[in-house]
Amino acid sequence: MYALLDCNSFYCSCERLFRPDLEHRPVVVLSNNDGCVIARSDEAKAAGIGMGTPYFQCRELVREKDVAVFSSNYQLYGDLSMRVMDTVRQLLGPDKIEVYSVDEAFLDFSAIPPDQLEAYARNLRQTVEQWTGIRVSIGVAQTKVLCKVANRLAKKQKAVTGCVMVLDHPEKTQSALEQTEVGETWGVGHQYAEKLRQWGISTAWKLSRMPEEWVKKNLGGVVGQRLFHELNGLPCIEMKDPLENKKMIGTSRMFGRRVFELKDLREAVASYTARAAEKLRRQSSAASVVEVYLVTASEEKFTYHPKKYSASARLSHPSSMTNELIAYTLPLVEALFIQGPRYLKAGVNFSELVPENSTQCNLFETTGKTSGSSCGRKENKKLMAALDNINASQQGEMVRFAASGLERSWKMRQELMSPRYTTKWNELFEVH
DNA sequence: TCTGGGGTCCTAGGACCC
DNA sequence: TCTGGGGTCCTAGGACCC
Repeated sequence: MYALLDCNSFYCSCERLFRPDLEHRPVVVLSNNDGCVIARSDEAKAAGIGMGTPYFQCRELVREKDVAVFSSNYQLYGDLSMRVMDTVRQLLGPDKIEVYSVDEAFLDFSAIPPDQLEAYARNLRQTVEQWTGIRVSIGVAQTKVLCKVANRLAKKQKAVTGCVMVLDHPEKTQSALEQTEVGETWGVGHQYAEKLRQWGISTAWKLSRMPEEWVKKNLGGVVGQRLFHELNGLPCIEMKDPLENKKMIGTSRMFGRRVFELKDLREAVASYTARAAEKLRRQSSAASVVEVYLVTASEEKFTYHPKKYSASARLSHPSSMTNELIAYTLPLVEALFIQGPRYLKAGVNFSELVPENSTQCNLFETTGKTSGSSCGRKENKKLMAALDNINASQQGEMVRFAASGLERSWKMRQELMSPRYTTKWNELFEVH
């Protein structure tokens, strides 16, 4: 058996943790640039604020219902997420947890006796709340997809379930699937949901009763087939190895104001390159290919039709050094840039990642941009390590490349940010 | 005026090979 | 009129997730 542990309205719960006065007030958290609503407390949902609604569209409602609004504070959420995951690790064992996202983890419950599943899950839920202050819901079932179903209902019917649902009998599973709209099923997005509804398949239960071949043919081949088996209690999606590295690493941002100039784009791309390179080094990878893309606003008025332009380059040897990577990404921005359109966003992607220590130097290349022996890269590596160290301990871009600019007026807006209570000395929670 | 960021996996189709 | 069969590799793009 598996379990899915999911924090309730995670970002809102984090904001409330240090603001008990918000306990019964509606709370929402906005995306970067204070663009859309990406997290809502139950009260905010009840007030009619939809997921993903642009902030400017619900300002009225926010005022009317006295909603507390926050910019996203990822340092705070990241730190509290770690506390939750560590708690679970401590109770269940380090190899029994797969952290799936900042607020979710799949748990391996195979060692727990069938008659104790429910009690175990309830105890776990209770302990996490007690130790971290974060409320979680737990769904237990034979497969990951069924855990998702269980978890969703556990949360939706809090009063009845106490945030825990165990699907350990076929009748329970059937009933849960019947209560799950097909579009709410994990793995069924907008497109498939629409298609399925046209066929009269309205619930997860109906989908699970279709012929396997039909599902395979109409729901993306093997992906659909897997979903079908999972719905029928046959596990196809295993626990993932936590040590697995990412295959692609990127950084992108919408701009905080109107951008037309090459100078701003260069600075932004240099910044994103630096940020993505940091992520590369954190998992000890080096990139073989870099891609830069720019997104422009469309010419058509009143509609939102962004257009993406991208260009890529292969490195002479895989690298994770910020200065080397910037030397590839900046020429790409320059090649892509055209005078005229307004730019909304830029991004950098690194792919074909290889382990950092296995990278080969290019035999025909001179010793590189910095002085020194053996590819001239040892010093460079030390420099990057020092840079990462300083920036990690200071929680920000304390030291950065000049190419990323000084003024940086294109940076995103975050006007409603709460203090980083748990990770910054000068923003600690104070008791008077 | 104002719409996020970071990923994964899979398929189709073209180019190329013998 | 009639034009093979089997395979690999790569890329672009679709669909999904939180």
